[in-house]
Amino acid sequence: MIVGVLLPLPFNDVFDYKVEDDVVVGEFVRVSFGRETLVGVVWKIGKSSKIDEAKIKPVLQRLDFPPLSDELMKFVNFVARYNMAFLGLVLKMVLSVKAVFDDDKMTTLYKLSGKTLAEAKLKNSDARWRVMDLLKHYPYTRSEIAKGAGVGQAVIKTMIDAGVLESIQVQCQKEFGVPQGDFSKVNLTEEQTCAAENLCAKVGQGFSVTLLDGVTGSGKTEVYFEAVAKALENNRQILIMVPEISLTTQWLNRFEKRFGVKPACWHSALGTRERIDTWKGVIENRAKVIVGARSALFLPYADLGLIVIDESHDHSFKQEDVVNYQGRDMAIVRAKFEQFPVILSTATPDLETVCNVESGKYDAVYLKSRFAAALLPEIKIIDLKKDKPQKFPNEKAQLSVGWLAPTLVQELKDNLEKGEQSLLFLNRRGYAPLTICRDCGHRIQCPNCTAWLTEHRRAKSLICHHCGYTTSLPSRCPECGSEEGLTACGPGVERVAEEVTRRFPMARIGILSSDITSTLNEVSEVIKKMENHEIDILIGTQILAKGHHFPSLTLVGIVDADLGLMGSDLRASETTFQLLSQVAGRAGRGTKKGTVYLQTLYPENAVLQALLNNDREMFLTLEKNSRRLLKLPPFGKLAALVVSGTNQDMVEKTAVSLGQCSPNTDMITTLGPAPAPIFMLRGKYRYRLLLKTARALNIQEIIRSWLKRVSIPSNVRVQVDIDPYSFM
DNA sequence: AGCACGCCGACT
DNA sequence: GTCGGCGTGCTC
Repeated sequence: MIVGVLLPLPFNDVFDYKVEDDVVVGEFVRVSFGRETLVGVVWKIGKSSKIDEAKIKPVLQRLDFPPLSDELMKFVNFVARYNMAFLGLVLKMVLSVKAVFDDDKMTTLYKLSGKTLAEAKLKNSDARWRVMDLLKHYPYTRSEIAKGAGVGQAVIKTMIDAGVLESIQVQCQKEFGVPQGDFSKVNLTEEQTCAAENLCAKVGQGFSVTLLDGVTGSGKTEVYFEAVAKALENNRQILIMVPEISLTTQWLNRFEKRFGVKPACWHSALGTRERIDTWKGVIENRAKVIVGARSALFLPYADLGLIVIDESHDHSFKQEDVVNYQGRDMAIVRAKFEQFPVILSTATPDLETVCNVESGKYDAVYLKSRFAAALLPEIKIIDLKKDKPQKFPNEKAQLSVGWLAPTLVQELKDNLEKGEQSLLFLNRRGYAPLTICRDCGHRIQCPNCTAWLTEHRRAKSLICHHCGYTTSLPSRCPECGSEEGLTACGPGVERVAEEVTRRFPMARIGILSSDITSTLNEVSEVIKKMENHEIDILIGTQILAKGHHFPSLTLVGIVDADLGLMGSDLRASETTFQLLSQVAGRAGRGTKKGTVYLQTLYPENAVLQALLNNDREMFLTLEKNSRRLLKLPPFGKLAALVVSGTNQDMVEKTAVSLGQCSPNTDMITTLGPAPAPIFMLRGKYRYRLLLKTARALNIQEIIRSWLKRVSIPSNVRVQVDIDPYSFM
């Protein structure tokens, strides 16, 4: 018979293949396509195209995995249609790691061959001895040896090549520890118990969405862990979705303490081996709890029974590249298809979620008090126009600039003397966001993007934060050759750290930034130091807004509270409010009260006023009113079209003709085309159009018919972003 | 997405 | 005379 196979490629249609009669929809098959072989999924039975039957190739192999469920296939279809992405590319997210299908389930382990180092004509070294010692009783894989003996791959390779180690092939399948719901009972407060019972009541009762809304430090994690325990009791799989950067060791330790074992993890930094193991564990129902970034949503769970979305307001759940989707929303869709509950956990819910609670679509449980004796921090505003940062006297002009107001400097000093920890927050990586030549006015720009290069002084380089372009810091101006002129403009975390060092030479200082220059290990190293109170003042970017618990942190200074408010982004105020309240929530989580200082040039700003008064409701009301007025989400629908390509002329012409035949009625408004805020990105010119419709309309259908009216040249790409978050 | 085919400019 | 740029078209 003939079946339609969906391949993990940018197509919306299946390709026909011949196969024996007993094949079922959802089965994984290997087929040849062009000159390569690929793994796809049988999507429909019967012939789908009108091509000559003689041209139809046979299925090469049927793979021995449980077929995709009907619900998951429906979900894939939905995600593609809703986000206007290629069906095949959504499937690709499910298949996720090609190597799974080539994996022969055999693993190479190494053991001692009996040959000594001397016999192999290798010198003795500590590293080699540690390897020998490790392998004395039991064989391990290469990476286990590297980790266990603390040596590099090179050491192991030398020993293998010299014949000191020999390989053995073993059949191997990763064992996933089974988390125990009753491993350790934590003592919950009355409020927490009540919330936990509420959540547990949803588990196993079909589809529902519940907001777990609790202030920072109220113990939301412990509460949703109870729902996880309940789902484990029912022997279902559980997905805990977290923003990429908050998958911390701290979180994992808490999980392990509660459930006895580590959960399976899924994130971008995973290696191929780990991906293969986890993917198989998920589809074969051996991995019970998966904690992962948004991409974990597309794994082929055998029996998913609960999704928890931690920090559900976080914008990193919105993916913006090949397939654009809002992970939080798609998680809810998946739960609906598969009939299980979703828990949204956050201290600062986004407006969409709040409105869904108000309309009764979602349920909500609240945690109003902080854990134990912890008090909410006191928030104070520093008006930078009145309380100006002081310059350092007798220094080179460039070095003399300061970024911290005298009040904040004094508070830091006092806090330091009290022996308590402080945190300075600035959401800007590197040393300075712009380098300008004071002699000729030249600004150093990225060759691929319409953006300035950021100086990273520690890495001695200039880096583009949009495309990653890196170049060494020039000693003289590339334009006029001046040796003195180049000046760093504006602060980044490195520069604030420099100022702190100069003001408090005795203080122990740490920098934390989600940088290309710092590895995951370095980050957890700094966090550990902070926890152990080996750091007095920690300076960092938004990486430290989430999930960390520093008991003796009592002072938080937000260096530039205005930074996030400047963007043209419709969610700018919401993001800023969330970010700043998260950071503020780091203060005073122990027994001592915390204080938060916001440095701003606009102390009257409504967002900052709401923060100052600890008044989330006030902020939400303001935000709701302004969005309702402008008919923005959730009161209307929004979609962005990004027209891009290397040929500026063609891109512009396409954008203009899209603008000319754009739909416009009383229910539909289109804006643009306008050059994107970053006009050139990664060497491509970009124009944007924005489409705003009434809530009741099907925005996807409107776009589909719009795009049909315009012919798009092949070297120009039109990308659709439903409900865009970023306006760059 | 990949990959080949094919048609024009700059080199040993 | 060839190497290689990327525009176009195809993959069951």
